[in-house]
Amino acid sequence: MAAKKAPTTARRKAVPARPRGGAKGRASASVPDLFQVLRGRIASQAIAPGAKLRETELAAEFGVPRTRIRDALAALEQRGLVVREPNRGAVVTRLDLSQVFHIYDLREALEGLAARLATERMPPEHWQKDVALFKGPMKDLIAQGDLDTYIEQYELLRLRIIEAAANPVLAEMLDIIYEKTQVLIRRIIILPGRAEIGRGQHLATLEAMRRGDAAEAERLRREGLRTAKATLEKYQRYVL
Amino acid sequence: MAAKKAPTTARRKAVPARPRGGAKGRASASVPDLFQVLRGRIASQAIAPGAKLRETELAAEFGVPRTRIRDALAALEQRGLVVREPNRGAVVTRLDLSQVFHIYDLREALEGLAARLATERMPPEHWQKDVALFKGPMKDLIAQGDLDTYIEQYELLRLRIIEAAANPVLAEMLDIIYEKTQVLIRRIIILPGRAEIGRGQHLATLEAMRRGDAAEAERLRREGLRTAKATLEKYQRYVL
DNA sequence: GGCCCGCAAAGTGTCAACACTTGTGCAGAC
DNA sequence: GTCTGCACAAGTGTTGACACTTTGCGGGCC
Repeated sequence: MAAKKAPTTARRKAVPARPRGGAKGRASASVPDLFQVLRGRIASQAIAPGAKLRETELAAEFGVPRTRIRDALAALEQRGLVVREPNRGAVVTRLDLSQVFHIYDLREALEGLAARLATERMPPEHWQKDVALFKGPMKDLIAQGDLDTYIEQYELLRLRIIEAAANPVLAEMLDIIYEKTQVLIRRIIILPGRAEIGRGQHLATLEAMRRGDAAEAERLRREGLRTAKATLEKYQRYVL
Repeated sequence: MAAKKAPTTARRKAVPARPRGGAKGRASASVPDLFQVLRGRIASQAIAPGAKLRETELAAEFGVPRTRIRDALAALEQRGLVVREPNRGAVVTRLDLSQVFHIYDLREALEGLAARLATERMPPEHWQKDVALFKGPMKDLIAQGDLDTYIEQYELLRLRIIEAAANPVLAEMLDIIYEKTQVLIRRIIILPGRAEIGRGQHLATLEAMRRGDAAEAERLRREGLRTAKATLEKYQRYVL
């Protein structure tokens, strides 16, 4: 409606001071910006699975031409976050049961690798404070039922391990399945006793890393993910 | 002109005869088509690493509007096959040494997983003919120096294993690094004695699969890739 | 003779209008 | 009353044109 009457409002005329490179051009959002925003909304469930993403609507909201929304949607499709059917538009993919288990198999392989590489590339002392964290404070968080903070801290550890692994290709692949793990972790961790079991496994893995035992760290990380998957299978009726 | 159907997205509606614009009866290539063609050229080194891809040029060659080339280039960029700089255009990425080793670590994790899943999901007899293939004919091919046929057959086995693993997410990830492995395999296999060593390891893995020993199949596949990586490290001056 | 400035061409980035497809509501017939 | 066909509207797909950036080249100045 109002979209066509929008006066072009000197968006770029004679203001070359801000070439586009940056992330947060306040003039208008770039395609990567849009991608990140939409990705965040999908990951946080702000946009429910199955919801339709209308191009014109989004274009109006962000104040950008529809073409740019289109490019962002194409990127989301490549990442598997939305599905587009010709002339039907884009809808947020809902992860089905089989895909969930497939992702756990992937996590077992990828995060196991990450644990091994991180152990190999860092001096053992590097993990000292993480061992301490999981031994004490994290246990308290679980006991208090503050799972949000626990998950937040765990996510930070996860990022530190990925960074320490220093393998960009691996990081990229873990990033691809990030949104989905994000959702799954929150669903599994509320299962009875699961949080404490997970903490114990993380602690064991970290202690192996602190010993510099890369092979054992990989094995323990994989074992942890396998039991998580088993838990998910057992309780799938309640979780999904 | 190789495969034109994109495996990931089924775009075709197949009914209407494309009444676009009137005159020409030529159906123009879709974005997935263009993606596949360009991907093939990059994988086969028909377009050298570092070469520039000019949009107007490609648009003229394929007889499609430039916008469509743009979308295809965006997809290639997401896959890491080209790098685009603003106003500078797209150039084919050249894989550097560190990335090569990173990819081998990934292959170890991913193809190991594929071997395990394939073993678990298929009856042991399913691999009988592959064992026979690697025991006899493949040995002859190497002895005759017909490495192209050998690689071709190996690629087919690789695809069968991935298909048997029945994990679409895993398949997608292996697909992402496909082009790069493609190039690397051809460089490693010409090293002295390497082809025969590789064959022996593939045979051992296949025999574990025929025994239904999934864990051992995974271990052997991983071991094979680790030695391949070691060979690459040893001879990197000659290969890269 | 070398350096710098400015111009021009090539190529990329952006956009708004146009064409087509699909879903929906309404009217008419059985 | 219900079903069927048609027409309209909403939304997506496509296209050519236009604006901006980079770069190579030539002329003028030091």
